[in-house]
Amino acid sequence: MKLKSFDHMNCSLAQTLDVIGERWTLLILRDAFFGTKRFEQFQKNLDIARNILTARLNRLVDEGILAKRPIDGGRFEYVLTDKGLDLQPVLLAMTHWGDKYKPNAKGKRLVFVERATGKPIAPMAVHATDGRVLKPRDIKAKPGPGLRS
Amino acid sequence: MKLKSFDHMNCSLAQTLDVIGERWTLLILRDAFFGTKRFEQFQKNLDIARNILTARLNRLVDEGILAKRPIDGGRFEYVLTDKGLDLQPVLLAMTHWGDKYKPNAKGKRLVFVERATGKPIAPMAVHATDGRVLKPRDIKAKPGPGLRS
DNA sequence: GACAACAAGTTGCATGATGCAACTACTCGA
DNA sequence: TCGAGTAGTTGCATCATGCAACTTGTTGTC
Repeated sequence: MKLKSFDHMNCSLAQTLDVIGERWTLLILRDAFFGTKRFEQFQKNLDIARNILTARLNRLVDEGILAKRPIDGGRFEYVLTDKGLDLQPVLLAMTHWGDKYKPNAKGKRLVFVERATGKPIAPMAVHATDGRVLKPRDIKAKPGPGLRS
Repeated sequence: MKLKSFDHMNCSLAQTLDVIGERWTLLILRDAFFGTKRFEQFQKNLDIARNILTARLNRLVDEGILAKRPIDGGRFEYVLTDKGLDLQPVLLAMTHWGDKYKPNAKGKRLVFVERATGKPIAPMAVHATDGRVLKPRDIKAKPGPGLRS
């Protein structure tokens, strides 16, 4: 029986999951952020099944998250688009949660820093528009115009 | 054949995905943030298969993300723990990406506001420690002490 | 032109995940 | 005792995942 799609849900989270929720997708995107571009390199770094990698890359290209560019010799490279780059907060939020709750005994596995200053970035958090960090109990959800349909 | 686990990967993103990457998990957590607590309510709101809901709730309880509390009449409620609340940046980052790239023609489906002021929260973004918003090209990953193993 | 290596898939199949509908067991109120 | 509500459990069908082998195209060397 078919997987139940989330596509019908009028929910931005569900819409996002429909695109990036398949197994391996976020790990492929992680590697794309690290600079991986070639099919074979993704396959080796991740130790992923070739048919699954093909399917995921095609889906990401179809969704405009990666661009598939031909290079010499009938080869291709897969490069993040702006739409793909905008997933960075998602990846970093998950990474920071994993750092805190699934830590390595020796410390952080990766430190993300600002190129210009070398200083670590701030932990991913929810902010007020004036920059203050907000806690979950400080936040509430209100229906927007897009909720009525 | 067995799914390939991500648990062996020395990567915080992979560790997080191993916990919350299964189908429906983030949607269950979304509803928990909205105040859903009871099995039957999750089941109806999400239209999820009962066996899958059971399995996901049990996993979330095992991971300490939800707490299962008995209430009167042999019933239970499932409540977010601090560990679960700390997933809010993940959910909001995905929601904001969905708002931008999978928009509803009528506008945002939900608006998240600060309780005290009623003002919308800032879009989820990566920040420097001084509060400046950083772009992906401003950020780089460096190996941390936990990467050697 | 033949061959080998590399790259990027594709194919057929086995196994586990998902989802359905029906079912079970417990609690409570009438 | 019965019915409704709650929280699962069960058996099964279908699809997702993953494996290993395979195909096709390109390039460089001989």
